[in-house]
Amino acid sequence: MSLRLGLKGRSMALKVKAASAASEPADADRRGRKASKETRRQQLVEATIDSLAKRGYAETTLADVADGAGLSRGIVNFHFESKENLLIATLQFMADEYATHWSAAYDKADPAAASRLWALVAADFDRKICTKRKLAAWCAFWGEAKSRPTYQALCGARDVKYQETFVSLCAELKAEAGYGYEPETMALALCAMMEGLWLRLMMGDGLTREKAHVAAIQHLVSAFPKHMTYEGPKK
Amino acid sequence: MSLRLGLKGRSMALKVKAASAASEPADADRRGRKASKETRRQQLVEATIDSLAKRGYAETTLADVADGAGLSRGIVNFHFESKENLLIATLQFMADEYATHWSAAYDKADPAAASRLWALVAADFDRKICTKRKLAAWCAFWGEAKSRPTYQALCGARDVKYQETFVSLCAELKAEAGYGYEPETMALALCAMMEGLWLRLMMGDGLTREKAHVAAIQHLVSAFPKHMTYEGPKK
DNA sequence: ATATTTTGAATGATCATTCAGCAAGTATGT
DNA sequence: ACATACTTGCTGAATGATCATTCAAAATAT
Repeated sequence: MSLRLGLKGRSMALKVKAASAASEPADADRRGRKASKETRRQQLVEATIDSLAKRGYAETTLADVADGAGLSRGIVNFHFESKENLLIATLQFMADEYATHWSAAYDKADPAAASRLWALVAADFDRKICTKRKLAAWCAFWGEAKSRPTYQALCGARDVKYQETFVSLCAELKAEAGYGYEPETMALALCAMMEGLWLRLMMGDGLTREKAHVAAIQHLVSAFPKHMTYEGPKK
Repeated sequence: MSLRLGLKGRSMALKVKAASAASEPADADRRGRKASKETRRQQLVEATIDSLAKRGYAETTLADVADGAGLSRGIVNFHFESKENLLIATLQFMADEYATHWSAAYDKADPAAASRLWALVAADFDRKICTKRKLAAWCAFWGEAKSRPTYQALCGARDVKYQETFVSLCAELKAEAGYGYEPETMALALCAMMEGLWLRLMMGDGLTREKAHVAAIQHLVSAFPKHMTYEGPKK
């Protein structure tokens, strides 16, 4: 089976490298033959996000990811066992990054509920998170999530804690000022609006991060008039 | 070229038919050999929506669509030239259906701006439009839209008129009652929220159409307190 | 020397597309 | 009526392209 004598493999070791990788001149390793397993995995995950953003989920191939990372064809199956694993690791990475980001914003904010709510909304439109590149990648996963329990679980896990936090904050504000809504409903509307704004940001049009953020703020102001102004939380 | 003399084709005309088609005893045509071209195209579009909903964009194959329609493998390329065309026709169909639906709701509503706005929001959560099946299909296209100008154009065309309508209505309400927002921003927030609610409906969880609709209504009430109540538009 | 990482050609699976032929319908002639 | 040719919708096996995956050999590190 599959007689396969070298005799050929020889030849071209031309190292036409230099190809793409229009980024990182490296932190330390990156380029060299050795690069800690974790570093290489991270590099491949980043290339995957690029590919998802540029070509979409359906058109993302391992060859494209490998090229994007400036590495060879077999590399993904060496570091991640399969394409599926690579995609899961990519989604996992984005979910972790997102969770870390909003938690930090929450912790750093003034502990008043109004301030925290304001901070969470601002975090969603932060340049670190809210990049066309990353929004496109999120959207690619959303598109497949319905038919893939694994994706759904990862996207869902992101939401559960996040939305619970919103519900608590809305409940606090309601207790403070006696607004006439259900906290769950209000939190749902808020979170849904931010996701919808992300979707539209991704779609292109003329929408900018700033305009989207203003729309979200306007919602805060109209929903919590006793706590919010266009310039920030009251008090 | 392709020298290709019969000599072989002969043989097996066994007609193992009877296979699938576990459905429609037919309205009139459907099953029979004849069925107006338009009917058959429609049937294939429906099967495509099913497949998108069940297996996602990336896993939707022509074989799956053909099986779903209870027809043979080559059928799609006969009626639509290519897979791409089938998908475009499917998106086109959904976009048309959506536009027709909300326009009708708009026209039928009481001409007061508040009533029309209420009607448009209600239309988005109507059982005719807001099905898990269709939401999943929309979402599948959204996921690919960033990298496909054609899809983007079709999704975008849907939005332009729709959002302009919202802007006008918001402007009217502002003129009537002197709310302190920009109509464009408010319309954006509203439309984005409804899309976000669709996204979440599709994702499953415990969210129901009714709960989503209530969340949207709550937004209307808090944004237009002088015009809206939880039960409907005032006046 | 041994172990680890990387390469890239070969393999095999999946799938869109093609197309020769079949069958149902229609038109025309007798 | 029946036979004939012609049109059109449909079928399903064959074709070829794309791509994930494998793995022997090569490069590099320890």
